[in-house]
Amino acid sequence: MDPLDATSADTPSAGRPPRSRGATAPDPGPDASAEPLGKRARNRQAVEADILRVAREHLATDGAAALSLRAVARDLGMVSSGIYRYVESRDELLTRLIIDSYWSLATTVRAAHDAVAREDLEGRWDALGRALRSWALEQPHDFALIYGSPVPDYAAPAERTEEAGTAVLALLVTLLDDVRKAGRLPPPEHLGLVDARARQAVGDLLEAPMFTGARLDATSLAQGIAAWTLLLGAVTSEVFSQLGPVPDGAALFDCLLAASRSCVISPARD
Amino acid sequence: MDPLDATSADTPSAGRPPRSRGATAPDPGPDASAEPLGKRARNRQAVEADILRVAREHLATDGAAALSLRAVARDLGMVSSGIYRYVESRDELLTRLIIDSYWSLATTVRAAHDAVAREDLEGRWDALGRALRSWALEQPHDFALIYGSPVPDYAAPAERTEEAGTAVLALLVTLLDDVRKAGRLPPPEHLGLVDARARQAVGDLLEAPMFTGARLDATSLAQGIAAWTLLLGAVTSEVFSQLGPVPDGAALFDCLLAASRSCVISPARD
DNA sequence: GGGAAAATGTGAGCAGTGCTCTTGCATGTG
DNA sequence: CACATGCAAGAGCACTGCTCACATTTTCCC
Repeated sequence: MDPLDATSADTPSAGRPPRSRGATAPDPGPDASAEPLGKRARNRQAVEADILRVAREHLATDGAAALSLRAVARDLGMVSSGIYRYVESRDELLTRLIIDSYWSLATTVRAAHDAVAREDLEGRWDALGRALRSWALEQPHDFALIYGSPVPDYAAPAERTEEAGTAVLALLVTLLDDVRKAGRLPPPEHLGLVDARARQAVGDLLEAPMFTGARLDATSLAQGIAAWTLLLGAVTSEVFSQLGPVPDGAALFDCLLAASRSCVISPARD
Repeated sequence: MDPLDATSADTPSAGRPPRSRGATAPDPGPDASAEPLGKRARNRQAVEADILRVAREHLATDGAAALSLRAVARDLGMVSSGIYRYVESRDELLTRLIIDSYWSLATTVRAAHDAVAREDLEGRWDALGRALRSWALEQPHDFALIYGSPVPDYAAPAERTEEAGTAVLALLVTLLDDVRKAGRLPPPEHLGLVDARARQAVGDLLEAPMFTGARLDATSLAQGIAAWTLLLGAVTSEVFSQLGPVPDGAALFDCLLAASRSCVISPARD
């Protein structure tokens, strides 16, 4: 902070994680760098993977806020301070877990979506929604991590989470565009949308790289956002049990899934 | 733990909050007990109110997870252990804050709703939605407290939060019933709902006390839940900025509000 | 009024947390 | 082989929730 602070001159970052070249690849498989990286780098990678693994276990059992670096270190048989050689801070660990969760969700949803025939628009939407729900119910803490209230005093660095976070939205956009191609987008009146207001809402969001290739107009996007919001709201409400005790969660989700579907796909004519 | 431990024999619960008769009235005004309660009770009420006030301030600035009993005590000029005379635990304080927030939301929304003419169904829905949104945006931490991810290792005692938590839902039910009376509930096909599935989803939820007086069927209730889920999802997504940077949040909310409205109110015929 | 009982204030203390820093050892690399 | 580097270890700081023993005050009842 103080530019005249002399004490920090010779210790730029005393003993902080050196971020060696054995970098933490985001997720999509180990990077095929055939570089025979030495024992040291190899060990570092292994330890970092272990930390992430144990942290995920703790996350699954105790939740995000109860995540303790000391506990992770203990489980790994290292001294509490030792873990700071590998993880800069608790927030850093959280960030990595968040990115991990985003990827996990995106790949799960994508797999379910891609298993459906391309022409079956409703089927694709339902697969997407159901995959989202079951993923969230299976690992509620991961879901809470990315779609729950943000951890206080911690803001996920957007530049690191953005790619993973928009992956599932990108999938949604392609589906939406296919619906448009099939001429089955519901008329704006269906949701009572006003075109001018929709244009104002999304602004030049349509210029985002996610939409290159898609020819959606503002109203269609607004419909898509409504459908997604309803879907996510349904899952959120079930995972966090915001509605109190519900007789049959699966059936209720079916209803909400149908409702969200009707926001973006109008019934086939035949 | 040790049943033979003699030291704990004479101190069953040494110095725990005695929950004296100067009880913590939920919210709706101070109970008009003209009892001239002595200095002690008066002081206790004042201190409890102070604690809640300061806790709300901390909540607003630092969030729920950062809420610290010690810090609250410090701000009140009392010794850290002293606060346990008034609050049983951190969880207890959280519970009180949650109930408080529920009531705050419910009264705010109700006021906005009641300011609209009874026949103006769309206006009532919009007022309800807009009040929810502005309340949430003004006090995001309170919103997160009740509609965000649950605080870990803490489960709100349902029997204490239920009344406050369902207050706004009850308001929604009365509106829904008025829509039914006006014959303006959208047909189930509008949302692609299947009646049998809806009945399965809500089960005998319609027997709940909330619905006494209302003559809603399962499908209508499912429509209402869809609308509410969309509305809550819209607010959640904006407060937690789940969609990334949005050009015009208010306009987008307008669109989603319209969409949710179309789930429960079909356009007037005239 | 006086004394017992209940309610309250005080400070020490325990176990846990995130995080920093210094020290010394082992190891990989030039 | 020698040196610089990575790493483990442990002490330490400031903070947390919470408990307990003890002193003080207020209230209630006889």
